[in-house]
Amino acid sequence: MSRAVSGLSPAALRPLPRRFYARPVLRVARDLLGRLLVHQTPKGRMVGRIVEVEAYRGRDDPASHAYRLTPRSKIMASPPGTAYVYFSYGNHFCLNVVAEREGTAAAVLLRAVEPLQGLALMARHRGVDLRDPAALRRLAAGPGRLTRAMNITGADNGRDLTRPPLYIARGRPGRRLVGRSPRVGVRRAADRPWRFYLRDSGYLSRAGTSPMRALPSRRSRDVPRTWSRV
DNA sequence: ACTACGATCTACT
DNA sequence: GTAGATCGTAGTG
Repeated sequence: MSRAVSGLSPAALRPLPRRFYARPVLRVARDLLGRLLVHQTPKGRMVGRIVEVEAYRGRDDPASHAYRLTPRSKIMASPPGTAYVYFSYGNHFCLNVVAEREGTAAAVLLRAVEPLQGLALMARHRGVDLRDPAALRRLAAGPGRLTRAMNITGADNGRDLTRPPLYIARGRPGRRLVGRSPRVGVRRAADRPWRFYLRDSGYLSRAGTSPMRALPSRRSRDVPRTWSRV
C-alpha cells in the first residue's frame, strides 16, 4: 500500500549534511526551498516540500529571538542543523533550523510545506477533512499548521535535523522561482525582506488570504526580487 | 510576583 | 476584515 510518490526517491530522501547549514542564514533560507521535511513516526512517515521560510539572525536582527540571548533563544547558538522549536501565542509550535556556525545564533523558520506523503496522517493531526478541496492547500500552510500537521512539538526542541526520525532531506530542487518579502507578523526590522517562498506554489501561508503583488523588480544575482504586500 | 505581548490560527461578521 | 483564544517568555518592581 506504500505507493511510490513521485519525487521521493532514496536519493531525494537523503538527509542534508550539517555543512549545508553552516553558511550565512539568508543563503541557507533560500536554499531550503524545495527541500523535504521528513518526520518518521510510529503512525507512519510524513514528507512535505518546503515552500516558504524566513531567516532570523542574531544580535544584529531586532526581530529575532536571539537579538538578546535568553534561556529560550540560547538554543539558536547550537551547532548548525539543530531544531529550535518554540511555543507561540499560547496555541502553536514553530519549527526553526539553526544555521551558521555554533555560537552565532541564527535560524530559519519553516513557514509552509506542500504535503507529499502521509497526507491522511497530517489531516488527522490537523483535524481536517481532506475531501474538502481547500483543505489540502492549507494543511501545512503557516508555521503553526505545519508543526501541527507533522506532529512536531516542544519535545523536538534541540533535535538533530540531519538524521531520522525528524530531518530535512535533499529533495530535488530544480529550477526555483523564488520570491521574497518582509517577514510575516514582525514589527521590528520590517524593512528587511527575509521571507523567501516558491512563487508558483499553491501551498503558501499567505497566498490565498492576501494576494501577492509583483512589484517592479531590480535585478538580482539569483533571486527574482518580488515583494508581497502584507 | 505581576504584567504585556507576541515569528498564530480559527471563527465569525 | 476583525476579534478572541490562550500561555510561555521576558522585562519590571
